[in-house]
Order: sequence, then C-alpha cells, then structure tokens
Amino acid sequence: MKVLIVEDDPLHRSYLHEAVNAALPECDTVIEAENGTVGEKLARDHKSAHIVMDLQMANRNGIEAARTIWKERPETRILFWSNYSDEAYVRGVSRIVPDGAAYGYVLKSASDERLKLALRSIFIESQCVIDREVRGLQQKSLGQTNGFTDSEYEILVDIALGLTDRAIAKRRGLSLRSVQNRLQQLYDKLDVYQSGGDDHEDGRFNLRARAVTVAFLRKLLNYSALERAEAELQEWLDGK
Amino acid sequence: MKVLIVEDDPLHRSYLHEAVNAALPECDTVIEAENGTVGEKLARDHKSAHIVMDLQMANRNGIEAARTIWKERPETRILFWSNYSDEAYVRGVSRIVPDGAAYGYVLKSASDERLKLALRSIFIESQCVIDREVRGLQQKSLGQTNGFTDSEYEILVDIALGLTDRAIAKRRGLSLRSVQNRLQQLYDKLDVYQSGGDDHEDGRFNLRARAVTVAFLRKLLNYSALERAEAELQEWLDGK
DNA sequence: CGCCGTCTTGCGTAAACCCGCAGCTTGTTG
DNA sequence: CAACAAGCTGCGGGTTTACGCAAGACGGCG
Repeated sequence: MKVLIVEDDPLHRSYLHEAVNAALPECDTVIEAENGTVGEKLARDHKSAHIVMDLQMANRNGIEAARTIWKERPETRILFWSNYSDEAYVRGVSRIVPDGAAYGYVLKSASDERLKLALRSIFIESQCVIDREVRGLQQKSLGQTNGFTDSEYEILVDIALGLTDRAIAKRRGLSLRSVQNRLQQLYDKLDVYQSGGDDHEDGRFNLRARAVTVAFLRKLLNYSALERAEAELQEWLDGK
Repeated sequence: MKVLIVEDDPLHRSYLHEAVNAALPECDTVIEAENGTVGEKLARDHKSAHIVMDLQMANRNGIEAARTIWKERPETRILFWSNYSDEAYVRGVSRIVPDGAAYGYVLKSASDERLKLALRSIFIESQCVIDREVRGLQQKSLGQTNGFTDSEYEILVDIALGLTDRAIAKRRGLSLRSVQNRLQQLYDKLDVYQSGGDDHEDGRFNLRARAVTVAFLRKLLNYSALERAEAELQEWLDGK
C-alpha cells in the first residue's frame, strides 16, 4: 500500500508522515509532495496510492488538485486535512467529490488518535470520515434552514467576482429581473439590512458590496473560492 | 532573558521553542501562548519578555495582539513570523509599529539559519529585520509607483466594507464628489477596466465590486484586514 | 382537473453610481 | 509673486441597482 502526502508546510508534512507510519503498518511507501501541482503529477505516477491532502496551499490549492485527480481516477481515496472548516471549503469539497467515493475531512486541530482513526477508516475500510464540526456545517448548508441554495450561492459568487446584473443574466441564461430577484433573496438571507434599518437612514450600505463582505466574514467565501471562481470566469469569458 | 511565543499551531510552536533555545542560550525562560488573547495576558504578566508572534491566528490575530501590547509597552521587541507576505499584512504591521521600536518580519518558509539570525538581531542587537520578500512589498507600497496611497487604501477598505458613497463621505469628512474622485483613482490603479474595454462591451464589470475582488486576488486585502476594518466600522457606527 | 407555492419575466420608478467639466483652495517651486 | 500640480467641490446627465406590482410557467397534490 502506498500513501501520497500533499502538504505545504514541512513541519506538518513530516508530522503526517509519522502519523501514517504509525497508523498504517501495512503501508510500505510514503511519498511527499509540497504543493498541488507536484501532488497531481505524483498521483498520476502512483496510481494505487491513497492521498492525504492539505486544502490551503500557495501554489495550487487542494481542491483544484483533488478535482483533477478525481477526474482521472474517481475511486481514489482522499483524506483532506485542513486548518479550517470554512463553509467555502466544505462546499468546495462536496462539489467535487465523485459519487460513492470514499473521502475524509479532518481538521488539523484534531488529536493524533482521531487522525489515525480516520486514516484507517478511509484507506482500509473505505469509509467516509467527516469531522464533527465540518459535518455540522455540511448539514446546515444542505438543509434549507439558514442554508444557501445552490442558485443563491451561485449568484453570490457572481457578484463577488464583480459582474453586473446584465453579465450575470447572460452567463446564467436568465433575464435581468430574475437575477435581481435572486439578489434580493440573497440580501435577505445574509441580513444585509442590519444596523440602521430602524432609526436614521444615514449609515446605509451598498447592498451588493455589503453582501460580499458579510459572506466573507461568515466564511461563506474565502480566498480559495474566489480564486477558483475567477478562473472559471476567465474561462467563460474566453469561450466568448 | 525571557521569550514569549504566541502561535496557534502546536507543531510550529514547539519548533519555535527549539529554535529559540538554540539561537539564544542567554534565554532562561520560554513561555507559550496558543492565541492572541492569551498572548496579551502573558505579555502583561512578563513585562520584560521579547515576543515571537504568529500573524494568522483564529482567536485573536497577531496584529490585534501586537497593537495592544505595543500600546501598553512600546519598547517591546516583537518578531512576526508568518506564512504569508500579503500586502494586507505588511501594511497592517507597519501601521501599528511604534516609532523606533525594534521588530522583525520573517516568513515561515525561511531557513532555520535565517530564523535564528533574526532572533539574535532583534532580541540582542535591537535591530529591525525584515524578510527580503516582505521588504520588497513594503518599498513598493510606500513608493508611489504602482503602490497605493493611504487615502486610496482607505477608500478601498470602505467600499470593501460595503459602505455607500454617502456614508464614506460622512465618515471621512469629504464631499460626495471627492469620494467618487478617489474611487475613480482607485479603479484606475486596480486596472478594473480590463478584458472587454476594447472590443464588445457585453462583459462589463460592476466597478465597485470588481475593485474589491481584484484587491483580494492581489492580496491587498485579506480576511484579517477585513475583520479589523469591520470592527473599526462598528465602533464608528456606535459612536454615532 | 383545479388549487397553490415557487420561479421567471416585464414594466416602471426612485435611488445610487460613474464620470466629464469647471471653478476653488492649497502647497510647492522657480 | 507667478506658475503649476494636486486635491476638493458642485453641476449635470447617462447608466446601473433595488424593488414593488402583476402576469405567466411549471410542478406537486388532493
């Protein structure tokens, strides 16, 4: 059995290496990659390897890497090991996981024990292991209560990218008015009207910009999500 | 001599601990804090301590902590040890460093040797040590070429927060038109008109929102900067 | 089938935004 | 002091947003 570790930080990398050795005596080779690009390449070279992947990496982030890896080989087992449980990450991951694939999401703050258990569950037993905290987010976001529809999330990303209503309409194949409807829906859910709605109206917000900020502060968006969305946008722009 | 380590990540924390021991034999006590809040408290308790501080921490980030520490004791020597050299961080740090204070900014990717040298230079020799990469940013941002004025940065933050032109005018004591002037200036510098300015005009951007996005992608803004700005905004809103 | 909720679309309006033009106040420089 | 650059401000107008109102379209359900 082979395990591929994809992780930015040398300290974390060697920690992972040890953890893998301790948790999986049946594993005979451990390979390391220090960014997403190298990770993809090594995954291609070692087709049987299971993967432990950091999400936040400078060169090419974990979600990107995982997507191309899964595209080539959907049955690959990947354990995401991340510092954060931003909804943006969680959403990003669940968007790309293939049907029936075994994967995991464990926070770096988890104990050694938890990490080892997760390693064994996923790589040996093919079971999904999602950190409790992450799991909570996932359910809240999928359940309609307090969560965001895909269409709402989509339009959030679009205004975060800085598109006009018209451009969004064109991109998503909607009328102008429909786009604006979704925006209102979004504004409602993000509670953008806060602080100033009742008394004097002088401190009002620019709803569009405020929505993006609030989403950022709530970790619905983060840098990595923006980066991905921007790449998709450019692709679309080039494709006419 | 005492050294206080303020760092989120247990692995990094113990690495730092060792590095301090190795670089500073004259140091007899090393104290550790796992977030900014605790760091502030321990800094108060151990007034003579030099500090090594991580910037990105979940609970209370390094810039906040450093600010209150320096407010109480401006001669404290602080070495910032960070994963990133986002302009937002660099700007945030240089905004709060007291006149004549000795401080340092070293990236986590630096070698052991570099870290040790920095520790000695700052804590023993009272010299400022700024990582080469960070230094580059600093100069570019202070020099007018390609850099952003304080007023431009200020208005960038304001629209990122989602304020209306009118609200910004009130907050900064300007006329509406002046605010809009600065905005145009900002749009120019951020090169927001890209892609579509020449040929067909269908893929246009909402300049205001686009500016924020571009700033994010260029790391002029990041989560921590937004968080701080939001706190200041709330303060201002409360103060009428 | 008819009723109902959700989603889409068009029309219309008030507000906000982007920005060219031009007059003023400053600080700087020869 | 004259000249000039840089920033602030008001005016005016074209465009984009935010959103109420109301008329279809579609799917589920009794």
